[in-house]
Amino acid sequence: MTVSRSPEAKVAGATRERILNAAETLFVEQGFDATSLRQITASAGANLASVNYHFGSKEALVREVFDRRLRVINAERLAELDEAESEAGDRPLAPEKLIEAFLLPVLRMSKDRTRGGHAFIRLLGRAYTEPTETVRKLLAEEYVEVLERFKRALLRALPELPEKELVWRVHFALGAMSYAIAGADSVQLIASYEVRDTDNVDSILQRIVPFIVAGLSAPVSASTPRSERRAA
Amino acid sequence: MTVSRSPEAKVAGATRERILNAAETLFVEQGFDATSLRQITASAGANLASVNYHFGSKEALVREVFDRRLRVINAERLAELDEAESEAGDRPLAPEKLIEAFLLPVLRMSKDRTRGGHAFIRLLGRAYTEPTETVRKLLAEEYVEVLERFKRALLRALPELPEKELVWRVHFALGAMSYAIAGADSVQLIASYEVRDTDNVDSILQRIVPFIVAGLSAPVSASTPRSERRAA
DNA sequence: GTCTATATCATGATAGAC
DNA sequence: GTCTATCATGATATAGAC
Repeated sequence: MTVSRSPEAKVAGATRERILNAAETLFVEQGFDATSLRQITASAGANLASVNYHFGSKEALVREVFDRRLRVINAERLAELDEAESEAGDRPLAPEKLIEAFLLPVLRMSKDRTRGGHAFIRLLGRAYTEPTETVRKLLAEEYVEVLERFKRALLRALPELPEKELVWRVHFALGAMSYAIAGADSVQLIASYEVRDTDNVDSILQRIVPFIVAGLSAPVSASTPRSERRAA
Repeated sequence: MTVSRSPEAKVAGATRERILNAAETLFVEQGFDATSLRQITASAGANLASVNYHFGSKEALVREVFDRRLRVINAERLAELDEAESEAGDRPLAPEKLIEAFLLPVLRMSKDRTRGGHAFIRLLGRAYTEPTETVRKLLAEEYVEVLERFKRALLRALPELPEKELVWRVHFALGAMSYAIAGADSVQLIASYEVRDTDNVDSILQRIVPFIVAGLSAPVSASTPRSERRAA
């Protein structure tokens, strides 16, 4: 791919990226269906036809909006996990370390306004509950490796937890995380006063890690149905 | 309003309900934007114009789809809370009791297929992260009273927790709950084997309550930034 | 690669007969 | 209250000049 990089190719790449950036922002604000190709291209300073030229269809554009960021995030997640595991040697990792390894890349992207991606983070939380099959499938494919690795690490970190129980708790944890990140706005729903430290992603990490670790480490016995519960 | 209930009025009521039921189901499967009035009326066996006759607009229909169920759920939530509080007398409630009071009405509706509403529950989880302002606003209005009451009860149940911290944790908990209920499907994302006890809502309740209680009760000190952390 | 112009289609909403 | 017919709009996608 080092051959014949014409000046036009550079411009083309730039257009492609401007479209992706514009789409990302508009998708966050309005959702996928409510965002038209006209809006996207207008906002990107590109031509209406350019989306179909560069991506083939609106659906393919959506896929690429997710792919572009998730590739980075998930690679960094695995890297964080590798590092933490090699640090720990043979011992199982502390659950805190695991949660941090999973969340740090997201929060890093959320902070770094120069590389972009700040907006994307809010999309990510919504993607799980999307009705559109396209998005859910894409996400499943992109996450399968990462979640397997983290699941295995969690099983080692919490050896007393049955796997089935763990799977559910990871699911709950993903929900908590996605609300934490995507819906920071809606905290106002329950806050009677101003909360506005939304932008301070560090504070979110500090708050959610203990919440999730405690949830994952909760005693299993408590989940026994009330009727079957025995005195301790 | 007891005057002149003609036979037509009964039919009209039935049509109205059929439209609401059809819309509810289709919204779950496809989302609001992707669902057309034509689909809804066809599925309801009603005329295309009937939506605008009965509701005035598509947006108003969306509002009513939510209102109809949330009125019931939130009234039951308050009733559950009242009952638990009067049982406890002067003592603060156990956090478990609070979480159960909040979740039971939802799970009850999810189970009861005769009264309908099974589909709605999946909508509910998605509503928080909806980009559309209409839905988010509606939800905020409908929830403000319930969340205030539960917040006050939680402050009593967890007196050592600063209010600001509590607000965030409730937010996380809402995320965990909405994933638990709305996205039971996506558990398969991380499960290598079959999980399919989705329909058994009791088992979800048994699993999520300890998770949330543990998260809410987590020590606050742990959320101090690493740099500021002091030895215990 | 980019642009204009356009084909094709589906949408929400409404007017007006019954 | 229900129906048919239709309007106006905006959507995605493409053809073809530059």
